[in-house]
Amino acid sequence: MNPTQPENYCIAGRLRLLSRVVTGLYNEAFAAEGVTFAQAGLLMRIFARPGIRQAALARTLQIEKSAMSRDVQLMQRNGWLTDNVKNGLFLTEVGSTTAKRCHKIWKTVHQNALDQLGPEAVAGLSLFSDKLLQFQTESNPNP
Amino acid sequence: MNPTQPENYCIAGRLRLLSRVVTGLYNEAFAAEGVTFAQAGLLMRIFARPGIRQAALARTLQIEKSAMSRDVQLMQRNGWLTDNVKNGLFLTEVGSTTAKRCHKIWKTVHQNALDQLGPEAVAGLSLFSDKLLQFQTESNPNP
DNA sequence: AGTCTTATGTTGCATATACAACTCTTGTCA
DNA sequence: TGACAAGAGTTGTATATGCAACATAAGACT
Repeated sequence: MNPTQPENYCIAGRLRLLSRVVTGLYNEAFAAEGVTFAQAGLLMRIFARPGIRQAALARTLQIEKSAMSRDVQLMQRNGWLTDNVKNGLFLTEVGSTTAKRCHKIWKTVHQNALDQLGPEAVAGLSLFSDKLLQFQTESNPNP
Repeated sequence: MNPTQPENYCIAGRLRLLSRVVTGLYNEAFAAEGVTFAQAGLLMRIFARPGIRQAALARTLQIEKSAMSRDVQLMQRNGWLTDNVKNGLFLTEVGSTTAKRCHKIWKTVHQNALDQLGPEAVAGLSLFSDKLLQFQTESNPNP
């Protein structure tokens, strides 16, 4: 793996930059559906687990519950889902259709990304990701 | 490096999650100075290159110029810098002091991060980062 | 059932971003 | 030097987030 010498860039800065760049790329891909990547991601997750609650999504994605609340409200205003504390989130017809289309787009974009980046780069991200999230789990065993 | 099998997580989603998590950790560290990580980063960069212009920062950080404009305005309101198209950005006394303190904090946090994550994880991020940014440069040779 | 605790969701307020449209410099070239 | 092209910065509008404070709903235990 040829460890580069004492890494001198800022980890947070770099991650934020990468996140901006990649978000931009994915947003472009989803623009045709009139959704952002963040929204597409939620649509696909709710599609995969109808009835999931905001809190569960927030935990999985490590997004603040208030942020999730607002994302959901926006998607509800757009007519993509119904929300209900008791039963959880369900996609409407429109939301469901959009989710399916998003998944197609995602598959293409994802495959593209894998091809362009190559397995090593992707494995590199996995390594970093696993380590960071593992560390985080350790610090917070039963939150 | 033991390449994990066909990575099945979403690259954009993962990067965004990591970015949220790490931003949170760094924000905590800088909270004592009353700045966010994003602001601390700008302070440190302007400290290192007095007179740099918004546009240059925006290019380096790959942030939209309008976003940069607003970040700068906020920091100006906070009394940390002066802005001027002709001469660029300069820290005030207060800004300069804060920048120095932020740098101390950053060094500590960064070292901590390196220790906790370990060289492999960090190298993994570098690998990913280099590949992504390189690809991006190729697509856009002389923007 | 009634109460107490905990989890869930919302709202107010603030930052960090993006895109588009606009203004204002700056520089260049005839 | 005057007109025009390019670059820099702003503003309007919108999304994505976070923290704190609050409201509310769910569950558990008596």
